[in-house]
Amino acid sequence: MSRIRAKNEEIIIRAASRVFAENGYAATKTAAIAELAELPKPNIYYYFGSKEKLYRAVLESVTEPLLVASAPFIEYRDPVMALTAYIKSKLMISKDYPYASKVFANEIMHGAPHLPEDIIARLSEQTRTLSAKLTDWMGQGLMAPVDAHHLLFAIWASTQTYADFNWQITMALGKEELDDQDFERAAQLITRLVIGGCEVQSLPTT
Amino acid sequence: MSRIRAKNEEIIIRAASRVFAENGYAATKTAAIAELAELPKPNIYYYFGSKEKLYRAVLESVTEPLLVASAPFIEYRDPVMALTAYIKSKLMISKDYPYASKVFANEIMHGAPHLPEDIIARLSEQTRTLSAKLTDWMGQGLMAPVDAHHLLFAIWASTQTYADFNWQITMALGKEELDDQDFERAAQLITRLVIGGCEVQSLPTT
DNA sequence: GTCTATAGGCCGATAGAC
DNA sequence: GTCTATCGGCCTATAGAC
Repeated sequence: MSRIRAKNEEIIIRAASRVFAENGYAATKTAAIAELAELPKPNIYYYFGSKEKLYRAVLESVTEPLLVASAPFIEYRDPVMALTAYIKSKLMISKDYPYASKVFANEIMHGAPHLPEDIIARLSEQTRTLSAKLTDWMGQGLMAPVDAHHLLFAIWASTQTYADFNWQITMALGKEELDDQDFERAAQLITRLVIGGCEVQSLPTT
Repeated sequence: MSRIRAKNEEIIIRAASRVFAENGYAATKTAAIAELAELPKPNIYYYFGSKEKLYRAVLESVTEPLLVASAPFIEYRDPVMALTAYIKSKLMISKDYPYASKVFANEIMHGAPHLPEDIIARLSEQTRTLSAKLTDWMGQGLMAPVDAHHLLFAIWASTQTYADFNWQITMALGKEELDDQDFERAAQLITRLVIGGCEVQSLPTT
């Protein structure tokens, strides 16, 4: 693959992520993507073949950051540190990749009709890993015995809402856009709910 | 307005809610709504004038249940009871009005381009009422001094996720659809996070 | 590889018969 | 008030010049 091709593909993907996020799949016109990418419309088709294929490419490019967010959960052994870092990491995804988050949210909300099987498999795998680790901590008495799945749903929802329902949040807070402090406050609150609500304990220093 | 008109309008709104929820505004074809409503397509136009106007009508019809969900918050004086009932009420909305919830979520996610001003005003008003009440409780030492807005965002997100991201939830739980017990478990967990995490107290029995 | 100019299909909307 | 039959515009996709 030529350098120019790689570069143009990236420019198109970037522009497409944003337009798909803002309008949804059906409502986005390839012309709008071309305009934002500052490229002629046929180039989109030259590189990606169809609107549908471009959308799938966006979906895949957008998966990576979302999957990587759970790294802290695996890295830290201490429950308090792991959960605190995980919540922070999920919130940073909402802050730094708002388009990725919205494209994904849209896709999920409509029943994931375009989501490739391998991505679904990776997400399922991740869900299993996370809930197994939570259940493990509960078994060790490091946190109250709550329903691991529902706890995950609550964490996912309350962190992703800062990207997906950004409009509602900024409206309620009466500001144009969220700043670092808002995300800091969100992190503190969500962490408090999880750690406090589930009585999560730190690993005893042996 | 004739009885037949009222009846047909309701049938159309009902069908439209579902189709808009499942596909989003742009992706829904008026023909699909007509088919689900078992009426000829021109009737849609006869009654509502345009796809856009029908969508607005759906949006308004869909608002009512969502706004009513906060009734418990006003009715109960006791913080523990009020929050417990509110969370339950929000979850029941997700269970009983999944289409309403999704249509709304879609609208908000794309920056509320069609949401009428008066609905926005009512939502803002409600946000103010709820956060004022929380702040009041904090002032009385009935709960820990947390950020009221962010607490509301967490409650909204983690209850609405059961309607909006239903696909993800059923996938993670490995079932076809959610039953009463799932919602019961969700209610218990979210209530625990809020009550426990924010150290919410019952009113002392004087 | 790039882009102008155009084809072609789908879908919102309506004319007009009943 | 109801519905069949059709129009017309918009937007995806491509032919073909450079």
